[in-house]
Amino acid sequence: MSGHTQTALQLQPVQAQPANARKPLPPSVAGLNLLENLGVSIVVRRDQEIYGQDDPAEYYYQVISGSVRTVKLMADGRRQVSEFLLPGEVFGFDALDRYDFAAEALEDALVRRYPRRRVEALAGQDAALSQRLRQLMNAKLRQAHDRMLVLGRMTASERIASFLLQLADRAAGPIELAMSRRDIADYLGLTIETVSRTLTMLKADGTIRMFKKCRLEIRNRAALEAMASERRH
Amino acid sequence: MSGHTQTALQLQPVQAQPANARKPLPPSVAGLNLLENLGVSIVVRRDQEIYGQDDPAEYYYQVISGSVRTVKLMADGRRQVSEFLLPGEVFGFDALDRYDFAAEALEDALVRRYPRRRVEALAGQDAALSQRLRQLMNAKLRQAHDRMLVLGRMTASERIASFLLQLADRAAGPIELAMSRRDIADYLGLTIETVSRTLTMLKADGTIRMFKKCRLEIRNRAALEAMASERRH
DNA sequence: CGAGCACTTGAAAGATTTCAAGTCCAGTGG
DNA sequence: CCACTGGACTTGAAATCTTTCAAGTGCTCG
Repeated sequence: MSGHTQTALQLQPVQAQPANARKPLPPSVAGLNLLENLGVSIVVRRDQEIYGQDDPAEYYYQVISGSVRTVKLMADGRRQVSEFLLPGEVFGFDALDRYDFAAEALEDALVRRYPRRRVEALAGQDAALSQRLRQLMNAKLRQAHDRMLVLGRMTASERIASFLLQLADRAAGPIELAMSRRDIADYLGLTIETVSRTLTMLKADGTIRMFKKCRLEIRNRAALEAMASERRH
Repeated sequence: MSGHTQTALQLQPVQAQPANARKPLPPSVAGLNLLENLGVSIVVRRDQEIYGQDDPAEYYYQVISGSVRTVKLMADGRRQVSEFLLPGEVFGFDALDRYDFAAEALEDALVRRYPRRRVEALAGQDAALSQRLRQLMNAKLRQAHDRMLVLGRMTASERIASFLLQLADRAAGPIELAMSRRDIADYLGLTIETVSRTLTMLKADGTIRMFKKCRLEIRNRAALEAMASERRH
């Protein structure tokens, strides 16, 4: 519980992101720069809650460094993870009034938050911003739809494979599995045992390789891609 | 393949919906009236495609009468139904550029469509409309999130139960199951056999009752509600 | 009245989950 | 510096829920 990636508030446009060598940043991010002066950066520590499920939705967020998960809990403890968010990605848009999901830091992280009300007020005057917001939301909706297919119609192997590919596409370089097996399981609608077994299988046949505890490398992308869309087993 | 519910184009605001005794109409609808003059009504027949998966997204839609499903197909034929849309509800918002899902009429239906470009242009000038659009999208996003929990973490019985309750809440009066077992199965991430068996079970213990072929009545709402959130069987 | 399709039902096969031990580390304390 | 403790992860075996495969059944449309 010490030493965050960065401590100072970071007010520069997110475009400049020298820390880790990420891709050019997802297109989804751009527009938020219009209101960079509204943003305030916040440091959160591993497993710390950024906002709670059903909290009034007062801010939009963007990850600057570290990573975040959004989760929903059922009364009996079953859990669903909605998203894993990497640097540059935005969250907190799933809110009409109150947040649908809670947001928690996967690891020590720096996030930037923008007051909802003011952003929306601004959007009322700025057509470009307004459209940008709609696009961001659209992107979220599309992702949610893709998840439906995964959760509703894919086998365990397919889910794991597409999950790894998705991570690989978002994070340049080796994948950092900052999330626990439980997080992955709750993201994919599986149990931790099934996740573990499938990962073990992939390690055994040389499709992936893991170092340390959470650094993962894809050694045979083709195999993963085949596995991601393979009917039954 | 004959006799639509209504043949003439219907240009009145959707508020007036005398045909079947529906609820006051979901709140999600309201805002679209701002651009009633942009809308054009279209008649579609049972199983007819309104737009295809990956078609360029040129219109936003609203159901006037009848009902609609949105579906996505995987290469190997697996299918996921995203939504069942009842009168008053809107669709075609899941589009950045091209539609994520195809939309097909569940039964002969009348839908109203609004040119995307023009609506968005209008939204650029009209803050209220812009916000309304964002709210509609938000509502869709929230629904998608709820589906995630259903698809990722619920048992077959829970899925069926919550599906029936959801339908009951949207359609006042007895539920009309305009969709086939296959549609329901693909909506809930189950097989038609499982859907059929579960429904049979519910009929057997008197929780629901079915007439004709698609009219369904909930006779024991409490039982359904219990079943909708019951861990394991 | 017959054909075809949707739905139901039964039995067997499977894929995941559940239950139960292990194993592996990281952080702690001796 | 090294053994120890707790939590996360892995692995194995049995239990289960769903699916798959296979017939029925019943309706609707010609």
